[in-house]
Amino acid sequence: MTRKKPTTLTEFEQRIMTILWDRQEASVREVCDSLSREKPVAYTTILTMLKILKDKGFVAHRKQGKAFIYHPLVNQKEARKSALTKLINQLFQGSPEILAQHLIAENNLDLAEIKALQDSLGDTEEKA
Amino acid sequence: MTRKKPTTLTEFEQRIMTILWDRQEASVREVCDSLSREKPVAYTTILTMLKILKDKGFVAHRKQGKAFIYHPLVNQKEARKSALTKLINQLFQGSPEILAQHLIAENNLDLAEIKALQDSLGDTEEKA
DNA sequence: TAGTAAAAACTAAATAATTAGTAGATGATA
DNA sequence: TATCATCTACTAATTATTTAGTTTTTACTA
Repeated sequence: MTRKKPTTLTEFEQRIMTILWDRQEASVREVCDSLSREKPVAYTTILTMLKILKDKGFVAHRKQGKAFIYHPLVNQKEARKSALTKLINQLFQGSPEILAQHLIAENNLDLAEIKALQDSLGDTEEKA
Repeated sequence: MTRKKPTTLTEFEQRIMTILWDRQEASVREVCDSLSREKPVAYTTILTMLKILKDKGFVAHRKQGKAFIYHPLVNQKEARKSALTKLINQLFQGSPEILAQHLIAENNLDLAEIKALQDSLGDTEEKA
C-alpha cells in the first residue's frame, strides 16, 4: 500500500485551493492578484506554494503559452470533510453531534429548513 | 483599546486545553502523562507549552506543594466558536449553513432530534 | 539544616510553514 | 534574430510551532 498522502491543507494552502475551486482553474498571476486584494503577496510566493501543492498532489497544471494554468485534483468536498473531521476530533470530542449542537446554539440556524432544502434538492454535488 | 489576544489555539495547544477542560485543572505531570499515552512527550515540553498558554492568557495556575496546578481561563465554548468561525471562513464561504449541510450529508445527522434534545435540556452550559 | 527528589525557569534547537529574491528560460514582437 | 516582458526554477531566509536539555529553585525529610 502506498503511503496515504496528507489530506489536510495548511491555512495558506486552503486559501489558494479555494480560489482554484471557485474558478475551476487559474494561473499563478490570477491566484496572486486574487489573494493580493486582501494582503499583498509576492508572485514568487504563490509560485512556490503552487509547486508545493503540486508536489503534494493537490493540484496539477497544463501549459498555456509560457504560463502554467493550475487546476485542483482534490475536490472541495473532500477537503471540507477532512478539515471538519480534524476539528471535530480536536475540539468536539470526536462527535459531530456536539458540533451540530454548537452550530445550532451559536449560529441560530434553522436546521430543519436546511435539511428540507437539501432533501428537496437531492444530491446535486458530484460524488467524491 | 488593548490588543485583542489571539483566540485561536495551535493544534498542540488545543490538545492540552482539552485535557484542562475535561479535568477542570491539572498539573504539568498529569497533562504530560495523559498526552504520553498517545505519544510520548517530554515533561519539559509540556512545561514550556503551559508557560506559552499562560503568557497568551489561556490558562492560569496556582501553587500546590512545589508544583503548579493549571486551570483554563478561556472556556471550551469560546474556543470552539473561534475555531469554527475560522474554519467556516476558510473553507465554507463564511456560511454556517453550508457547514451544516455538509454535516448532515456526511454524518447522517438527525438534526431535528438534536435540536429537540437541546431544547428539552435548556441551556445547561454556563454562559460564556 | 543538609541532602535530595521533583518541580520550574531558562535556553536552545529541530521542524514546519510562509515569504520572496535571483537567475535563467520562454515566447511574443519589432 | 535581438529585445523585451513575463514566466518558471532554484535557493534562501524568516517566522511560527514544537520539542526538550541544562540549570536553578523549592519544599520535604532525615
